[in-house]
Amino acid sequence: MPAKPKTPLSAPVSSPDNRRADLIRVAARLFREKGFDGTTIRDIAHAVGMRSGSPFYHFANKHELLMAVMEEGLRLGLERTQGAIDTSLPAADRFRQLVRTHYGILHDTGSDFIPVMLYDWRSLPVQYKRRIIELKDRYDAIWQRTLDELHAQGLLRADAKLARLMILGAINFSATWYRAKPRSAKRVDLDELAAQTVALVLHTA
Amino acid sequence: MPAKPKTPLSAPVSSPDNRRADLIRVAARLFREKGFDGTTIRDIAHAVGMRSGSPFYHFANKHELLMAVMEEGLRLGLERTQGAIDTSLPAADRFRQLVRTHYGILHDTGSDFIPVMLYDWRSLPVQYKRRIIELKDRYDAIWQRTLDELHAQGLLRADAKLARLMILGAINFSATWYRAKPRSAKRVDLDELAAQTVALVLHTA
DNA sequence: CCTACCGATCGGTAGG
DNA sequence: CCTACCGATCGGTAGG
Repeated sequence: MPAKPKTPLSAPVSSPDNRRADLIRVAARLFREKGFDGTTIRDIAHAVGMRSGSPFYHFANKHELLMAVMEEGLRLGLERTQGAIDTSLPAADRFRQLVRTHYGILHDTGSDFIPVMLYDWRSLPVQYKRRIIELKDRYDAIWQRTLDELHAQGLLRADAKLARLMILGAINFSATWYRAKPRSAKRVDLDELAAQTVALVLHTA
Repeated sequence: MPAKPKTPLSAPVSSPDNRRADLIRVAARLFREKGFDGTTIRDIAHAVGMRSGSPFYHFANKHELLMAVMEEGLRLGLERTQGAIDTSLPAADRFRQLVRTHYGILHDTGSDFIPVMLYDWRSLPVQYKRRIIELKDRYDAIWQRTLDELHAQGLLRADAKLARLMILGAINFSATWYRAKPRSAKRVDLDELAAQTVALVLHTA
């Protein structure tokens, strides 16, 4: 029997919008840890201090919450990526920025949205997929422009479209093995990881 | 009300071992399609012509079936890989064989075991993980030997251990986007995909 | 957003 | 390996 939430006298700590955002953020963390099917609405509700039925005040059903998580991930990812690349720089430099930013999107604190998209994609009903694919296509297009240039410059030796799938695949897969918060001094940080990724695929002299 | 299975008069079509193997194979396909949590024991049972409770005659619980799927995948993968590499060849050629074989392990008909391991890893209880990790380490070691050589020869420009994680990541991630059975003539086959992967990372003159 | 609840599903079991 | 079943869980809802 949890304490009744106090009615705020002024400056509400939690507006409806905040509560919705709370649910998305907490759902992302739990979905990433235990999977969409492995996480119950009760888990999510209790993690934000609600009772079991209350999330349905904000989301029509569990799948819409999943979609909101993925949508938020792509929205944030697009924003971060567009803010990170300097279009005045050569393609090779922009490539470094793309790679480094994508590692951040996967591994920075609170960045659970994109991993959920990657690993619970098949749990999303088809009718919801359209919207997410549309956003994902925009993200891919940013990468593709730079990769096309690199290919034209001879710095990328594979077909540029396949290169995009393979390079993003290599980075995305780090979600399964990379752990931040280094315990041993040996652990690579994201800067080093990005540099190694660039070194692996870029055919500089 | 399904037909009673007929008792074979001779040459049993389904020995207990066959039925067990049937369950593993069908479970792999369903787990890959719908996920571990999204697949019910009833789904699996019915797909092999059993009633809902019968799989528990072969497996103590659902998780042991999941482990059996992963174990079978690694057993087959190790077998195929060891049969595919020609140790008398230069490292670059063995690398091509490794890459091509791994694509086959992911995408050949009936090869659902390893994708299940990759995408339902977090559904496997910790106590079962040890055994699978042991097999996976053996698989990784085969790759690492060749990658270490390539690195020493200057053909691989990243740290060899990270290169292994990134290259296998790039290939593994194809499980999310590659579809066999080409509809359009444009679709790359696994040979082409392997060639492109090698081209992407190998720094040949 | 809470209380109280429902219907369906699911992993697993007893006994044969 | 089947029949018959159970207990628990879970997504979702009505009414406030």
